Amino acid sequence: MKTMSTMLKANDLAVTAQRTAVMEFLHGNTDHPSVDTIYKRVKKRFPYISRATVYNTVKTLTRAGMLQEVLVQQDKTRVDSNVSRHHHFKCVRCGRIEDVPYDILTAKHVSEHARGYHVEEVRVVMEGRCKRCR
Amino acid sequence: MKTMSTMLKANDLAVTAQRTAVMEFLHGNTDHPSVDTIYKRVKKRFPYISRATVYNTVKTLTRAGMLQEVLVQQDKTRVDSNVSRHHHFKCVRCGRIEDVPYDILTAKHVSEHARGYHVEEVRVVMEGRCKRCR
DNA sequence: ATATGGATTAGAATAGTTCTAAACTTAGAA
DNA sequence: TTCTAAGTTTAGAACTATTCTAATCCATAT
Ligand SMILES: [Mn+2]
Ligand SMILES: [Mn+2]
Ligand SMILES: [Zn+2]
Ligand SMILES: [Zn+2]
Repeated sequence: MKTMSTMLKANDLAVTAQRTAVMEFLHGNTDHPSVDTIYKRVKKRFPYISRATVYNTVKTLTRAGMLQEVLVQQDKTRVDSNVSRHHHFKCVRCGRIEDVPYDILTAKHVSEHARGYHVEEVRVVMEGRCKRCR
Repeated sequence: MKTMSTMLKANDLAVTAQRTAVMEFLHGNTDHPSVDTIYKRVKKRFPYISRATVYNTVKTLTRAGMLQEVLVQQDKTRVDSNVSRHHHFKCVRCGRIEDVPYDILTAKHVSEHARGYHVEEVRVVMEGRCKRCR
């Protein structure tokens, strides 16, 4: 298992306390938190961190392939530490966003059914009630 | 074929010059224009219209089922005069948004492949190059 | 014609995000 | 070790999309 600093170095990125703190908060987090949520949580342990740093860090780590940004209907950007290809389920009641396996709708399925389009990416957002909200 | 004023009246909405102008611009338009695009275009013929009116009109007509609002990754709200169920294709080059038939991914398909989720809505955005951009 | 409730308007306010430029690390060279 | 240069952080300003406000206007019913 790679450490935070190993991953940063592999991408020619300086290892800073702020980046490490953001990554540690995100590590294993499946909640798809917003930038503001990350900012507030990291600020507890790191009171002088700036919101701009969280935005910068998310952008930098996304470009490096260490994070993903997820956007769903009428919501702010959510940060996803799961960088594998997958879709999302949004609970219409509590707003929770969950991962859904990619093979529910693959590019292959689309190619078979959508002749005429040259599809490079497919993004699916499903909506309904999550387990907790039913 | 219903006229603009017939549709407005059927929803207990006053027939105003602004609403008529917005609807006429949107009628048959398959471009998914933004509110600002609608505003600028309608303003040419109706110089005193306010941006707030376009926002109000879009919201009102959406609630009445006469329009749909579409949001795709990192983009502003687009207005869709096609209120049938369908998905979207976004050209990564020119930004153009096209309609894609709903049956590429129906709720049925999802239900079969996504056991455990109670899906009420499915939204698919595909990305690639449109005909013009290839 | 008149009244009244809804519609329109300009601009202020808000939310999310990006930009700016000065101050401060980090990492590598000397 | 120092030193340096490039990259990073920071607070706040700026920006963009959208909603709110409250005064004015006007569409419709009487
Ligand atoms: Mn995810
Ligand atoms: Mn459409
Ligand atoms: Zn829920
Ligand atoms: Zn195109």
